[in-house]
Amino acid sequence: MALLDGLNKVQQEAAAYTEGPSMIIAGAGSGKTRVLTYKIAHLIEKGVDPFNIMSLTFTNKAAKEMKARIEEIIGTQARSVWMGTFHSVFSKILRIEADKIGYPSNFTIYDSDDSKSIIRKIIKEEQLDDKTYKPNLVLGRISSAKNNLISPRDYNNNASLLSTDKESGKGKIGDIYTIYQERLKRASAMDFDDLLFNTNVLLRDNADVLIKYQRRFKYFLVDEYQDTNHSQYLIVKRLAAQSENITVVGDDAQSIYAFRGANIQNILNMNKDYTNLKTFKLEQNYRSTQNIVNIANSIISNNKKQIEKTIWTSNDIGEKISLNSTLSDTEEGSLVARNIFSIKNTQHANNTDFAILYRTNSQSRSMEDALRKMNIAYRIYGGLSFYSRKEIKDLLSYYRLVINHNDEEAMMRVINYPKRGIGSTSLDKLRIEANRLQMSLWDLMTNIMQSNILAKGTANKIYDFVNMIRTFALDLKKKNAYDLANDIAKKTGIYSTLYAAREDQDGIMRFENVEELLSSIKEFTEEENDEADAVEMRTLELFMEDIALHTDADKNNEENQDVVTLMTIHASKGLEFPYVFVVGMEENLFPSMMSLTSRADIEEERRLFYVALTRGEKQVFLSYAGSRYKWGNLQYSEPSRFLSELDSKYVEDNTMDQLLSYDQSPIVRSMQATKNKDFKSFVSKTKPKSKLQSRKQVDIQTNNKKLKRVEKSTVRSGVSHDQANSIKEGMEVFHDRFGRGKVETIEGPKGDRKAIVVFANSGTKTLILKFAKLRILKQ
DNA sequence: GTATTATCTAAGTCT
DNA sequence: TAGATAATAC
Repeated sequence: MALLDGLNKVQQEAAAYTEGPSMIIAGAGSGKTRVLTYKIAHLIEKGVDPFNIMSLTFTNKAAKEMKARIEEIIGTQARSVWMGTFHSVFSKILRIEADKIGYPSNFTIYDSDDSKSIIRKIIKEEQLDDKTYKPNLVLGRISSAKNNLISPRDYNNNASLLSTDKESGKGKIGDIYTIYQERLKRASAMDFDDLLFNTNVLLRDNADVLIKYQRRFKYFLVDEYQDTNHSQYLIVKRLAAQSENITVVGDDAQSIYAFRGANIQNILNMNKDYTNLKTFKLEQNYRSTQNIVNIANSIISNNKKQIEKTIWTSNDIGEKISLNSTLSDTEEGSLVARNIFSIKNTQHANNTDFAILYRTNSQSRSMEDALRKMNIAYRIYGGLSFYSRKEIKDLLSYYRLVINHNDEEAMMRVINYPKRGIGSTSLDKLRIEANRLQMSLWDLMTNIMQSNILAKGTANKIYDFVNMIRTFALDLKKKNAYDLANDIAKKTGIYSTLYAAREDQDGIMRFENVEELLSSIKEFTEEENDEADAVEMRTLELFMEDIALHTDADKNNEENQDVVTLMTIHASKGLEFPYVFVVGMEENLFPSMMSLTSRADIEEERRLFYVALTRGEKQVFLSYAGSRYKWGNLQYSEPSRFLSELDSKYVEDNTMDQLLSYDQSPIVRSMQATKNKDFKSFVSKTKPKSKLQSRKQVDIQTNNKKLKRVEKSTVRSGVSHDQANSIKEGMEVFHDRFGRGKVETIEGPKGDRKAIVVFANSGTKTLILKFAKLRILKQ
């Protein structure tokens, strides 16, 4: 048992329980990865062949890290364990067994952009209104059908689905689904959901294949089980039916992927599926301070449905949760950056000790700007990823087309890029003909010279293109990934086109991106093969398989750079940081506007907030902004309802001081004077839980309301826009309270411009010009 | 068939 | 605001 010595009692029991089904309910920070790691190591030490173990994780990075840790414990045999995400592990199996489900093994994996583009085309072809049939919405319907293993035929036979669609005026979704699936098939492509759907089909319809993998895999471990969907659930259930050696690990409180079909019932129903299920609860949190654990508990207790458990910690009490407010998103950014800067100095912390977490990717912008101004290095995970840039997609599309000629999305992207004189008129003709003959564009094009759809000249150009792609394909098995990739970049003319277009900053960047892609392929080519892959040359096909399911979260911080982490809360799941900033704590943003209509959605948002809080080890900072830019428009916002759920015992509320520091107008000051009056009238309308809590809460809310009132009235009676707009950088100005100062910079759109003013005696202040009655002293 | 200009719409989270 | 698409001119 020496191996498991480093674990606490429950952890040990969970790790040592190897035979039969078990479920580990693991609270945030309770060491579940540790338990999983040691359980696998323990299995192998016990004599189980690593070849017989399948471990499914949420990200490929998690799998990689776990593998490395097991290797540290028991050596290189760990490499033979099959580890990865559902999507990556089963796409591997699908390639091996492709012929059983009527696919070629070189099928392409379509990402959501590809899927969306097909849906758009279908909507257009079917002459449906794209305002009624929004691609995202249609795709969401199709995706959830697939995750529940409903085929197009099932869909069109399902009265309840059809009537739901009809009632919402979208009766054609079933038809779109049918056509969509035909197009994917014709392109030899699968979308993300197909990888799971088709695995189910494979295992359901081919008893021999099912038995083969049941014999191969004797032990199954599934991490983040609360985030599996029905399709994933069934795959595991089928494969584990023979051995029943299945371990699932999860935390219902951290279920945040219902929107993509995750079904919390999977975890709640485990004991129905496996009557001899053994359940372990990891309740001790090793990650966070008492304050953080307590506040997280207080938040999650607002949710109705939960598995009973008590998360506790023996760590220090720690700092209180810091609650902050600013007038705008820009200022929120600089507040965060300033805080990071000062903690770095006072606590001798590194950049890597900090994470800034937000609800939506678009919020990264203001944080980025602020960090850059303060010269703090950062790295954004997610968002517009490298692989979704145009120039990268173009080149990758060539690779895709060379590997799978039927890949129509790739084909349409590159057939006339660089320009070959094959325009949209010809392509439309080809597409219509291909649809009529139910054949792929490629098949039609290979016969182009025999048909008379196109003029001779155009046909010739297409013939040349087809030949070029064929020539590249001859090298797929002969050349390594880099050599072929490089060949394609050069011979197609992409490389030279981008080289020639380095006129501006954007052009230079595009060229550099392509170079970066090529060098990453080079790196890939030189890496060692994973044990689970056959020992063979690192080909372009392997590279493309690798990146199809590779997400930003999988990217390692290879150079071990000292950077602040910026990511969505979703992406932060499973991670931890000493200092965590959760920004944009505003109604309609977090919780998201889309979630407000249903209780279940709000509860998911709340779990998301729980996840955010529990990422913190030492201290958590929450902030909200009174206004924020959305699509280039300024929008005003209210503090998030979640803030009113915080138990004030654990909160240090800075919002009052912060709001008052912006009092540039007499009206705000008069507001201060009448504070108590307003406060009382507000309190009488609320039924506080506890005095302390309500007090803080009321402060936040009344402040915000007053602020809005003030803004409205000042806009009307205060400085006119003309006058506010006449203030320019470099001017000397006078402020009633701050005195004399010089305008450093001016930013923001007309009507909402802000000035950073350096005052002689009051320091540097950011002022909203339409409120701040600045007098111009010197032009 | 291609270049230029006007107009639209998007960002909710992810494999 | 910015990128994508449609409309228009060449």
